[in-house]
Amino acid sequence: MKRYGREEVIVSANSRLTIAAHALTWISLYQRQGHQVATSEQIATSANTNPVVIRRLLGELRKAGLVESRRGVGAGWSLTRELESMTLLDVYEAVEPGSLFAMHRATPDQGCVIGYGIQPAMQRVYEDIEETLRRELARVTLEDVLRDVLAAPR
Amino acid sequence: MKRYGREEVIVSANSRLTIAAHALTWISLYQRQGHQVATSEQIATSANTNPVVIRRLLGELRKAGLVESRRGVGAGWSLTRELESMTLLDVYEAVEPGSLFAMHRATPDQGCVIGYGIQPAMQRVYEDIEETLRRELARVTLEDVLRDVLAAPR
DNA sequence: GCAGTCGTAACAACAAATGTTGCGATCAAG
DNA sequence: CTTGATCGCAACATTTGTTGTTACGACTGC
Repeated sequence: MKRYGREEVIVSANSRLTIAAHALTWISLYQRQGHQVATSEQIATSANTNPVVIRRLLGELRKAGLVESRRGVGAGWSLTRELESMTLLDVYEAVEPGSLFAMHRATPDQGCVIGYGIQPAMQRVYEDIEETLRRELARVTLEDVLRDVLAAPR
Repeated sequence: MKRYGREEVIVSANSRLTIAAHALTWISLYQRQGHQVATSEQIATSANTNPVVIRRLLGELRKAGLVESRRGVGAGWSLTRELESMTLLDVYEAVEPGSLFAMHRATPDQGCVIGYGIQPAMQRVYEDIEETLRRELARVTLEDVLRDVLAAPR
């Protein structure tokens, strides 16, 4: 008799896009309440993570021109433009480095018909899919996200 | 003066879908050449990986009903149906466990408006995107992939 | 100067994907 | 009914990426 089973719970995948959207909407809401800048400390408390994680992410968003930071006393982060003009695609491209799918780790056998042709074939499929993904992400603005967040039932 | 830089090359993302497509097209081509079954050893050689990796993947495809295996001498793998009737979505669902994006690792501050509403808001966005991804994957059959593979210029 | 906050390096903790070894189970062939 | 080929699967190693944490210098308003 064999003994299998072994339930597994998946916990991975990355939450960068989620956390980045969290940070941006948080900053925006805070600014709408009359504040100038938000600190990584405050955002980290809301997102239940470490301030350095937030600074790292916001640093990438700054490279993409979505936020800016001030240093010194009264330092912190602010948006460079309205949430309406930021899409999830902007955020995604700022914080997600690679592509969704990968090719073989080691080059497949180039002497084999399949090994030779599989990568270009899959590459084309993957490019199409990522293009579609980008189009979908571009359809959602951060303002949409904030509206949705505020609409959550209490 | 600060010293930064630190180029990084991304090498991750998973290749399961790629390897699974490789295996399926390989088996099909081999069967079209008159063979009954393909061994994990042969497929692993073509994909330049370890036979156990192939057996693991094919095991998941078998659960999904796409392939079957025989044991004993003259054992190996064969397709249960034509490549035309298998889509990349079938393969994707068989070998990719989780979802594309993740929520926060730790529950965000439920006392904060953003912390409270962000997860349902993002959840909805992510579900839409994955639905679109599935639609795209469903449009490509393994027969399409094989045709593309064979069309690669030598 | 001082205090508060960013910028960034360095490292620890954790998890997932992949690779590898080992061995029992299975079964066709002889 | 033994033999050899191959799968099934557990166990563990390796590599890589993500997230969390500590530390400390840089910056700047007061």
